[in-house]
Amino acid sequence: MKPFETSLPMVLYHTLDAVMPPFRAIFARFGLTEQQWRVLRVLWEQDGKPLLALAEKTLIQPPSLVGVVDRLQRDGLVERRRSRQDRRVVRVCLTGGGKALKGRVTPLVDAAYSHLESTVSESEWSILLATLRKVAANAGSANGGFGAEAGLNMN
Amino acid sequence: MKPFETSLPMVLYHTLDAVMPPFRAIFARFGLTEQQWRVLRVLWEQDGKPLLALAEKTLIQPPSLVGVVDRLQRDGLVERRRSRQDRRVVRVCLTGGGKALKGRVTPLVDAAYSHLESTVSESEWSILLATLRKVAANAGSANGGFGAEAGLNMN
DNA sequence: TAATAATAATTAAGATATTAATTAAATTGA
DNA sequence: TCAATTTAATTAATATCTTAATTATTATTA
Repeated sequence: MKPFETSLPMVLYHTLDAVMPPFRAIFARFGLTEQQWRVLRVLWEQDGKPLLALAEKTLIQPPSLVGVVDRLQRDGLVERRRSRQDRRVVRVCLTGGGKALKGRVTPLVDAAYSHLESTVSESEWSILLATLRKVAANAGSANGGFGAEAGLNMN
Repeated sequence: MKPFETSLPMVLYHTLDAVMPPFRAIFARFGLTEQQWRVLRVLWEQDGKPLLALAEKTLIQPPSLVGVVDRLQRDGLVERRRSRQDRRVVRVCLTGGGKALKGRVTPLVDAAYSHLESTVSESEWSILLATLRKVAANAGSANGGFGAEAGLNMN
């Protein structure tokens, strides 16, 4: 039985638990959840994204994203628009209110992020991100042969 | 507006999304969720832990842990025992069935973890874990001054 | 000792995660 | 053309997360 608290998944969870609360406190000031902010954050860069594309960018799975968009719509920050080229596609578009939040939230989030970056040196930071991406890439592609063994679909 | 997909939180989420599915596939073979496994994993090392201590070790907040333990109890894998020294304390204890799972689940999880470790070199791996802990420690203690500003309780 | 404060566990309420199934629209191929 | 396959979005069911409030017990202190 391998170590537990020092395992990569637990350390990743622990890091997120330490890192996210300040950001969530900012989001909460504007009545936003973390996931709602992620959606807005992506739409502020490219408005009108199809829901599936939004799911990829935000790392929120489509079934969850449906609810997140529902509540953003309920709060008047986005609206759904059916694509006319492909009527299966729903594009998520910012409202005026949704656009207006950008300028108020972004400075606070950027400041919090700058502080987060300052927790380690620049080189440690860039190596950290690079190594994480390497782990994700190698774990995702191969899956250790456990994917097929466990009946995962890899189409 | 700082980069988004390459931000540390998003990279952490992305890494977990890439890393966890093979493990969850193993847990699912035994009718376990990831959180249920975490609880068992801790109890296999030290049985009868108080709920709060269990919450710390598993990184599952107490309100969530109550439900996780409820379902483990429903499935006959653990039971609750009130401490007699301090009747506020509930100790979570493995049943025979809960103990029996250890030998069947652990080898599969250890094998999957070994593969995960193989995604990067040993030195990259240890630097990765050390840097993550450093980020968590520094972000957790200072909170960038955003804690107080945002009304977080730091008692 | 009685009132107060602190602690462990739980409940409450809303939001999100996870996996499988479903619906509607578009695409493909015989 | 039309049945069979894909694809985008959604629904369904269960589990978990997040924050705040409650309950039951202990510990403190005036």
